[in-house]
Amino acid sequence: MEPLSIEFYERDPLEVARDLLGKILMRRIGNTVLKGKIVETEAYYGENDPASRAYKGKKKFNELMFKNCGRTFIYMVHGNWLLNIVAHPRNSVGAVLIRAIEPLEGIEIMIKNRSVKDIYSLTNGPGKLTKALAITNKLNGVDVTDNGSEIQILQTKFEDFKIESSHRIGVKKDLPIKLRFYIAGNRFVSRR
DNA sequence: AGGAAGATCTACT
DNA sequence: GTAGATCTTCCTA
Repeated sequence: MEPLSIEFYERDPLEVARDLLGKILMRRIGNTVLKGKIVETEAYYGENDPASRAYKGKKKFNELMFKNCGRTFIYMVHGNWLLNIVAHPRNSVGAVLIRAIEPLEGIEIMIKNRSVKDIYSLTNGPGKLTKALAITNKLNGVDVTDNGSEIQILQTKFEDFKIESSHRIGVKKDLPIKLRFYIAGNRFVSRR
């Protein structure tokens, strides 16, 4: 399977978030490979989005959101690392948060990383999946379109599923439009 | 120095 | 399913 191209990420974050559903998130640690299907995402914009890390302009910790599309952008919230992919049209700002995946490969290792046995609560939240995949801010700026990277997002065969949307979870000041997307009926989505 | 932040876990009704 | 404690950075004063 090939990684998605840079062009895929050079669009409105809303479209990228929606289109990332069903794609494969791959994490390589040395020779071992962990894989999961992306089942839930959220889009974040720039200066006009009060929930965005880029809301108050370019700072050192958020500069990745202003730069190359298709790179990881990882930051800490409440003691959890959250994984984003930088995505925006040219000369714009934005990113997509990966909120949940469905474990496919290397499940024993994910269980070991998280010390839970229930598979449905293994990766059904943004902080849970980074822990299961051993992702921290050391992996900030990784190019997910490069097939040599430790984190990649892979293209998949066409799959028919229904997409539902809602307002973003946990944000204090949300925008009037719905920016959270998930695969309808998938058990690995973080409900609420 | 203090507080906020896109969350998670535990312990209950 | 909801409530409260706790998690670790980075920002602001």
